[in-house]
Amino acid sequence: MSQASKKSRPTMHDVAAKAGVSQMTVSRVLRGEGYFSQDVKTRVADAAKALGYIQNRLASVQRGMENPMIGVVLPTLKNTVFIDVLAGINDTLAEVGMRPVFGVSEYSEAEEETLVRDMLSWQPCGLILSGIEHTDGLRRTVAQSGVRVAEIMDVEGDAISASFGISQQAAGAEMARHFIAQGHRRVAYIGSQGGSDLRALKRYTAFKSELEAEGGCITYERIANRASSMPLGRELTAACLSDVTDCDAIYFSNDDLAAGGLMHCLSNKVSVPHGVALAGFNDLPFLSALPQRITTTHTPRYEIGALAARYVAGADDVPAKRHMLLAELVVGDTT
Amino acid sequence: MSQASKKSRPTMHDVAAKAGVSQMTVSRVLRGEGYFSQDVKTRVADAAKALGYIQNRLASVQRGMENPMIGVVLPTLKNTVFIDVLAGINDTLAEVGMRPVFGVSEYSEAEEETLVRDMLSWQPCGLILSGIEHTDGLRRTVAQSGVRVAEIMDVEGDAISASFGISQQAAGAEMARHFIAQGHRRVAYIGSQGGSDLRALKRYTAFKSELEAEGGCITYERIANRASSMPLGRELTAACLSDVTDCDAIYFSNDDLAAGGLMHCLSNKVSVPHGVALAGFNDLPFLSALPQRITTTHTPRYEIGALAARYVAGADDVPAKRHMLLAELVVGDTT
DNA sequence: CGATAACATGTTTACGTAAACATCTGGTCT
DNA sequence: AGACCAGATGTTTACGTAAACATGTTATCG
Repeated sequence: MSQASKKSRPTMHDVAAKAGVSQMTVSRVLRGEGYFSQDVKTRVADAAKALGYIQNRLASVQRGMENPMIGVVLPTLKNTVFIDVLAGINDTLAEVGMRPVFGVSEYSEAEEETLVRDMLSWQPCGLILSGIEHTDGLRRTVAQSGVRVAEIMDVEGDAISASFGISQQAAGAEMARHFIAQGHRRVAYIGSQGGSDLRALKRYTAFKSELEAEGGCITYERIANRASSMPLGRELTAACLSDVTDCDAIYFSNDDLAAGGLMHCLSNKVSVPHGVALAGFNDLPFLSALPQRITTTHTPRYEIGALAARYVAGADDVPAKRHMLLAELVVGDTT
Repeated sequence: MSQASKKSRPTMHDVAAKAGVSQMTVSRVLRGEGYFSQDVKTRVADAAKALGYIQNRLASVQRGMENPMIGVVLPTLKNTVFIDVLAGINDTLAEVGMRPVFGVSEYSEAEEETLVRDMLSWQPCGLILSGIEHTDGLRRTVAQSGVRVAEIMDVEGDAISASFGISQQAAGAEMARHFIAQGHRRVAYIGSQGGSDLRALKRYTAFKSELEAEGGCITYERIANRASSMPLGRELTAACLSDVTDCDAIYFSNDDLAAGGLMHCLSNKVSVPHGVALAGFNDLPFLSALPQRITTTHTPRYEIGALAARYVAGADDVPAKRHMLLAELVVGDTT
């Protein structure tokens, strides 16, 4: 072990001693506060660099400064959507020198509450939560903590303070109208996550009621318990098409599943969309590389993350309110 | 604003007052240390719950406790590989009550150094860095800080203390031997990230020299500056196949690109692997949903993250050494 | 039966930083 | 010339927690 292993890291006092000034002077010089001679500034900077001084933020925050740290709770890392959201969050926070600490709830509200409590112990200045349904305990905890809270993805429901997302209901209903307009009446629905993905459920509910209102019907419904993936979509589509023979179209809860469905159709010479139309959700980038464009709804995932991050970071041009971003229908190839 | 917005969160003193004991008793009871009457335990627990007390870890860490926080620096979030690594890290840390704070370096060593310095200001008990090439400043900084450091993905080079990954060179060379065995001699290479992905470069270098040693040759080489993606792979493959007509096989720096290449071939009636063989890297799950299996190298990404996390979390059964995990060749469909 | 150990609690202090509150110059203004 | 203020620096203190060091009170043991 080197000599540094046991010795604690250099503090402002060490820097001060080396520079021949007081600790307070070091604190001020490093923060660029107050008036100092060029000589002192240089001595402090040199001493800090020579010792490899790194600020101890725990002490600063303890003393009352804001902690540039944001707790982020995502339901899963297995879905690209949340990765995009995370990228938006991270990029935006990085711009203002903040960092995310994060946790994965696996779509469990109880786990989310535990995670939030854990994160609050580091006194972060904000939290970003997924979805808008939370336990009462969590609501009480964050209310008391006084940190800024952003809820993302979903805006339909009772938000804590600011929510950033799209209207899941509008997206589902729009897809139903598109199906009807394309002449699809007999529709199958394929989902994943065993119904714990509340946003997919909201889309589906709105989709179904709009479809039925317009004269269509759901002829098949399958929500698998596994996590969403292309292979799962392929498998479920195979099962669906062998179970029901007269289905015009399949609405998948997301693009992974839909792309898997397309792969099944390609391999089994089922024409898309004439044999069966497929629609997903999210408009993931890899769709554009598939042999054929399928219908989907574009979701502004990165923007949702970025905007939520701006809010919790304290940007004053992002008010605490319901921010409903635009989710646009993307129509697939019809050849 | 509610009355809680200005008032600071309850402390151990508040809990102690409510329970009618001293702050120290609260500290001990909550940590389950020392002996206490059932009565006191109950009173403290009730008071803590009633006030919604949450521990202030900043104070604990400041006082000398270990901070259950790990700084994680990844080169990008645009590559699924790092998401899998992150999942392994997160799951493993969560098991022992630790959380990752993280940053993205965009493949820049300078940015990585900045990020590490920033993270160290929170006194984390460990760091997970990507790759094994780092600036001297970073090496000095982490050495002085005394935190545990794990380097992931890459094991070829001079590690700080513990490295977890696969042999990029062996993977590249193995693929070259596979190409030769399959009769492919004239090979194209398609990469991305403009050469800043040092691991891809190591694979390619080993691949090329092994290929040439066995009588093959590189007839085309294109490393695009953009981030890796299926659409990019499709585009580059189209360009490649229109530029060189006599190429037997294409080695892509990863599966996204290779899958994009496959999509190009499918859409343009180029038979795979007879017209041109395609090989990627990583064995991403979505490959199994494609119409055809392409050759790739399976990388234990999740395991790398999990093992590195175990190490930095302080597991004593993970020694500080070079951990070389197995990367297995996965042969694609030959039909 | 005095000593020792296990129980059950409290007091003081330190961690590293920054706000609040001093000083002490040397000009500037009236 | 006295007042006043910007420049340039230092001292004290508090943030919330837990280790170190008390101080009792009961059992327990030889």
